[in-house]
Amino acid sequence: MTRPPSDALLASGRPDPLWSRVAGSILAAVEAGQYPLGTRLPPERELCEQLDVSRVTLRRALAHLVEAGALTSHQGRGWFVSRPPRGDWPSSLESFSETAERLGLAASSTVVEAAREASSLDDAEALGIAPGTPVYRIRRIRHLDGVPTALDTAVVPEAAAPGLLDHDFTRESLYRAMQARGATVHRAESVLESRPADAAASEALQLGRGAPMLVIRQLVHDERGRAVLLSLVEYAGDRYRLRTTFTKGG
Amino acid sequence: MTRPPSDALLASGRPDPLWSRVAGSILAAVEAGQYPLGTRLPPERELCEQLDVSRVTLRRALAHLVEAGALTSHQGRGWFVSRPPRGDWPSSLESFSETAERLGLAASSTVVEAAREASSLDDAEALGIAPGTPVYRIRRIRHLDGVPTALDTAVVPEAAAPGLLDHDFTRESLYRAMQARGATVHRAESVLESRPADAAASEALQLGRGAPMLVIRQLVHDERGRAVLLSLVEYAGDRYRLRTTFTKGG
DNA sequence: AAGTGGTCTAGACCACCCC
DNA sequence: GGGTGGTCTAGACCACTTA
Repeated sequence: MTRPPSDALLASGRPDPLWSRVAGSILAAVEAGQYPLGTRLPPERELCEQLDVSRVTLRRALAHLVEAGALTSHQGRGWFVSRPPRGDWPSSLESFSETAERLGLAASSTVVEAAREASSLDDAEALGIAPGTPVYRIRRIRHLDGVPTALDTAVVPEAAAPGLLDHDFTRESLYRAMQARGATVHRAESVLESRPADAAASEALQLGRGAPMLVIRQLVHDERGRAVLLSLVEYAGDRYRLRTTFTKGG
Repeated sequence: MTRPPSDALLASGRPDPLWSRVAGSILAAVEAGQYPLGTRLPPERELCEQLDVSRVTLRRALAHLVEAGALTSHQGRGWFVSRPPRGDWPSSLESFSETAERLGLAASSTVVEAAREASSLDDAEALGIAPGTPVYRIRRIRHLDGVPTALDTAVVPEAAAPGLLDHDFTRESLYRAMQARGATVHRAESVLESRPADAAASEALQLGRGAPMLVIRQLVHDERGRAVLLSLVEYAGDRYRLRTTFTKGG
């Protein structure tokens, strides 16, 4: 062994795994222009020497960067930089607050409901918990510069983020609050559809009945695969667009 | 080495990597009820012996099952069955033909337009080419079991996939045709919105005027970051849902 | 203290690509 | 043939959990 991993951990003072720091180094080099778009990276075995890690660790870092859309591999040819330097597009779905920031608008929320209750049969089945298990239900109207734009309903198992209701969702992001309570957000199975506004939505958002709405339903999991959030967001069709980037076959 | 991997590959006749087959074995055992929901799996080192693989390979299989939502790990405690995965979730946006296959419906297309023309100012700007550069414009009505479901407009620079119009888009997938002509599909910047049907869409899809439509606009790049396709798909809101998985922050 | 997952290493062999 | 990524192994040490 050329270098005990514990040395690096102590030296850097960071708790991140080695492969994660390696991924960061490579990404930094790409973004610094050392490897321009479309060019080939040095061979894996060479990168191992440069970065002083084993090939397994290096490949774990590279796999992470593929996931992030920054690199592509071609068997027998090499690793290539695939991401254009434009940082304008989110790699996952752009959140409401991120969108507001990008557009230079003020995001705010009106909390319509914030309660702890027994989970319904439907919610329990979706979340993979026993019916009746305590959940938090949070319903908000979301505004852009004061204009009501979306109706947002969230259901979170109490066990996933105990004490969640202590947060003030008028200003604070739900994701950030969940993160603070120990529920990390990782993967979201999502269904998108378009349908006419129903009575509740048209009243909350001051829309005509039957106006087109963009509806996104998500089951969000943490890094361990546990379902931590069931989310339904109904956007006024003429007031919002969702932006995202799909990779491979999108 | 206790067992050369090539033996297993030859014996099984399958090209799948070992870790993938290991993941399949474990999933099969879970689904067969050998490890009910919430129970603990045998320790990793024990599973290694049972399945006759190294720990690295086993952990790759387990990581895959976490990603699929079937398992959860707790450091120091063990691996637990978290939820039998219901249905397949696409890692990127599910394509029209994939959706049809999942639902057991027949996908077909009517080609409304397939032409080579000079690019418009708008299209040229989006694709990053000079206005007037030759492009292919392909417009299709897409059906599920004969029901018109979406209006699909695609613009492809001729240079990205020369000879593209020789394909028959009544049956063949656009992506596959582009792949065959040398345009690999990699990343798609996407905007989703909901809006009322306009005259063209309501006629093509036999919808009432103003009926909600789900609209997705995509700028698709290849692995080198070159724009290869500008796509606009308008779905009848009451006939289609988009499914996908977002990672991190969705 | 023992058991368990989390990370990392060094080395090997294979399949594919290009000269 | 030589270089490159793709896969797999055996063994080691660490951190966390449980008792």
